[in-house]
Amino acid sequence: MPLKIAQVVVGLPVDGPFDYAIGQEFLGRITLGMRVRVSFNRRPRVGYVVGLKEKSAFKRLNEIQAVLDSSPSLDQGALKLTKMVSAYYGCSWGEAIETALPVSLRQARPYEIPAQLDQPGPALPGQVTLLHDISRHKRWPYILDGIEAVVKNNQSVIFLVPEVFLIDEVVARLSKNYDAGLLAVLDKKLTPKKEWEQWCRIKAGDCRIVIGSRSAIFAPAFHPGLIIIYDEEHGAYKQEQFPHYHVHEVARLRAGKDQCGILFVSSAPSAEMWEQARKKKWLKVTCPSERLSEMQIIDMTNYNPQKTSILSFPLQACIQKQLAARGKVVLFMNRIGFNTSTRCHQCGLTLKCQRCNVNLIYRYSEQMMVCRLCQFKMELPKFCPGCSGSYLRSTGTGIEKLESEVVRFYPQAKVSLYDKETADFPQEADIIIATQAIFKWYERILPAPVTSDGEEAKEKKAAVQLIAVMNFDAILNRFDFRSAQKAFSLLIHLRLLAEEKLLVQTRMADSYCLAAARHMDFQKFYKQELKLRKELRLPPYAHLIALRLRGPQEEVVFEQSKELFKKMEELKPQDLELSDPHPDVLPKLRDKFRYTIVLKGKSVKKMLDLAKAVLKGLGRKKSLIIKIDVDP
DNA sequence: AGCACGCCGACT
DNA sequence: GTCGGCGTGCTC
Repeated sequence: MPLKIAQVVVGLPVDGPFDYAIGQEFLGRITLGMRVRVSFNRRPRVGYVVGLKEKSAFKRLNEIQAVLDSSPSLDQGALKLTKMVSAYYGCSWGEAIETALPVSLRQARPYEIPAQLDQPGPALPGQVTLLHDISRHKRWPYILDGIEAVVKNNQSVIFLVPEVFLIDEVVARLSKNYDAGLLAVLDKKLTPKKEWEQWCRIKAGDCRIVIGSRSAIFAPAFHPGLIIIYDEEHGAYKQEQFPHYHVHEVARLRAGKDQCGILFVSSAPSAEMWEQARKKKWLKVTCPSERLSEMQIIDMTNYNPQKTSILSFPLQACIQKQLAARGKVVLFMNRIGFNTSTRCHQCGLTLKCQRCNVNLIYRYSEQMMVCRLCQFKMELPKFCPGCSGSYLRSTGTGIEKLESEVVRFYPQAKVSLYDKETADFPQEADIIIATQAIFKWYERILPAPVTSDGEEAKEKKAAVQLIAVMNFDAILNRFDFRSAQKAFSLLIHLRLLAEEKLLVQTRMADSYCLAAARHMDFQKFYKQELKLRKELRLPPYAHLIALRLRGPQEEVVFEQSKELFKKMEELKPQDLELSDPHPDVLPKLRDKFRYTIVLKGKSVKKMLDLAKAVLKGLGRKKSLIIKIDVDP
């Protein structure tokens, strides 16, 4: 006798599951993991069947309106994984399911879901490995061996990369060894239709290697044997939108469930990764770099009288030398625009974005004032909007001003800008002024390995001899407890990219971050970094949960934060730490004021339970949104 | 999230 | 009088 009640969850921030009656026409046709159309709160919605039972405690049940899947969109494993994700990150099961599915399946339209193959054969023993490859070349044989073992055992690999442009690199490598029919590519940049096609191929069990960005961690891969997380320290592995999941955690949950191995690959691992690998005795493979460029630290405090230029004398000397030798130079700077601040010298007013309250940047290329956070643009006003005086002065250096200065210094050189809007790598340039966006070309301009087989060396078109970091201090001083780690990682990457020399201009020349990078002393860096993390009880020695409040009126947001804080304090156990409510790193963004409360403790579950209990009791306030961010 | 229900202020 | 603002509670 088929069961008559379906337990259904929906992609809304509501706990479930909810019971629905299965009408005569669907009896026996509905199985776990299928999508159905239901009426939820008088509105049509996609529901996901997470359970079946005989009787419900509710008297009046709505009926399932339609069955949308020919066979389940979610298998047992996917249901279990999404359940675990929802429990860890404090979202509903339905929300977790919707992050795991391709966008087309979130619509209440029927789809022909390919039936899944059975998963025969014994699994390879899964193990966790940290591949610390400083060379960036030696990782590949190791990765390919790992993949081959898994594919040979008729299991599949999920290969994750932090940014979409790396997908092509990986596909190019793997295409040499594997038929295109065995590869699938999943990234959130695909059109819904393309995404759906790839997802179907994977779901049908045709592919053995799935290559993709963050969300591909949820891919319905056939009998997964290995999850590769390439450049594991990259921030893009954390989702910025709710639910704020991190690929590391989801991979661990998934691997724990499937007996699947994980291979973390990095040239400069995150501090959390380093410590965990040691503590949990993961296999750690280190590949030293066989070539190493010089690294020079320029202490800018020594050039105090030299206020005339952002280019220090030693940097000028290095550039001259490269120009003479026809070498290529990259000046690395993370600030767009020409000027970064415009101020009235009569009344002191600084031009700010009305919506985000940050300084407007003057962009020479557009002849406009722009906001770096939202889409706001305006003409440079002729008179001060505060006092109508004509004493507006722009200061601060962005890449465009740096460019004009470099052009003035080296009229004979070909100078090009490279930022995220630039289409092609400026092959012909002598000096390239670049933002982070240059990493898009990382693999292609990386110096060839010393022991190259000749063939690979020919592919490298443009190597860079000299790289200079112009604004290192701004990178190191960012308000983020991982800033040192991120700065260290950046230095390592740039150093590997520079064929001859990496030069860093700084007023913080005694930073352990710089010293460790200069000596390529990873042990020293992580020892110091982890010591600080331990003293401050930060990850990996504790977990954080951020409660983020945002709304259009600052007073309301602040008052509500204080209210939330008060209730939290009353209920919180001794072993949890609670921060005062404070304005976010971006206190105002797109007309919304933002406040944060941070919980610190050993157990995520304990903190999450507390946060959820308090939020439930708090009730909702008009136009105020509160979101939970686990492991921010 | 969305939406209905219900309670108070200022308007044809 | 009542239109509509928004706090509150609910969704099987």
